[in-house]
Amino acid sequence: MDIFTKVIDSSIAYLVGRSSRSIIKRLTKKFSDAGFDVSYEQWSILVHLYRKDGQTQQELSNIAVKDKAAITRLLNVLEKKNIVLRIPDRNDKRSKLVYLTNKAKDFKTELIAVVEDLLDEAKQDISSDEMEQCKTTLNKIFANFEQLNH
Amino acid sequence: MDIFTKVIDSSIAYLVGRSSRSIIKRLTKKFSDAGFDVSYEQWSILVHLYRKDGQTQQELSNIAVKDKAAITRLLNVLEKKNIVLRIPDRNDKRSKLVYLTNKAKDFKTELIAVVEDLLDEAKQDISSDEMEQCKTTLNKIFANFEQLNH
DNA sequence: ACAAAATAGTTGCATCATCAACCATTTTAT
DNA sequence: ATAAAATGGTTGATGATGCAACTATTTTGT
Repeated sequence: MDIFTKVIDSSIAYLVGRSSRSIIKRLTKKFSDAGFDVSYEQWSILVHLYRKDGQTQQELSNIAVKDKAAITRLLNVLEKKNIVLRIPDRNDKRSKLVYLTNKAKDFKTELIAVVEDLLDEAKQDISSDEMEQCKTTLNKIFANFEQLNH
Repeated sequence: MDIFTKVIDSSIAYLVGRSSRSIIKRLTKKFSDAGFDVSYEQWSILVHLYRKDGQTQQELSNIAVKDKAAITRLLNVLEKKNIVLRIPDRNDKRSKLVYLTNKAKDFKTELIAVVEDLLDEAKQDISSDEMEQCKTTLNKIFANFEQLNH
């Protein structure tokens, strides 16, 4: 195997990167087609709030693996769209708790359905075992770099 | 498995995305530590030129799986840094051929070494077979969405 | 031969990401 | 008790992305 095959075509970095971009592109289109004015990035915050409403921005930053500045700005957009609201935490004046609006709760089921549909699309031609194995490996890769990134 | 586990933690979209970001973050740091003023995105163009010098922007766009506008702008940066140059194609006046400068050729080996090092870091705790299997699955996922994205 | 369609590249617009500096508040260590 | 360190959030600077509109050139179809 020549060096370029090694660092490009068969490089895990390259393959993960382009898969990620193709997934994002597809989900963006599916949200848009379904009539939702929600980007992939906005969804990536929203879903954590659907799971547990009223988290701090710091918690969202950790769980979504995004810079806290990125969270601030995504929330600015979501707040402007009336999808979330920020309430100061009474117990810690530094913190703000982020809550979903009723509007956001209303389309929760539909939004999740779009994502489930995307996940089905991803599975074509891939057995359940194979997919699980791939996820396991991706988790290891993430863990490896997560450690090195700190 | 509850719905959130399904669409977040164990979702291939989520796992691929966060692995991708952790890889990019790590490579960015490694380039910087090694004294190279080259971003991950710039590298992703550069490496294709190291493999084959003198490609058109359109070819780079296809192979790097990036929008041609993104290529234009990355090349603007690389040209300003004196890493590449654009020469009009004599045979097709619409096209430009992109070439590496001597400066770029000078650090080719070192730059590739950094990436090889990153790929070694990724492998920790993962057998060779397991990694190959993961790549195969990622290729299938990419193929699935590539088809849907067109 | 020539009008219509396709292609290559650039630009404007809107989004998003990271890093570092900064402010306010809380925790800690002595 | 209080000074120093840590934490939560915002902002500015810089770099990157995708889409659509545009110009210039080439290819295609009749």
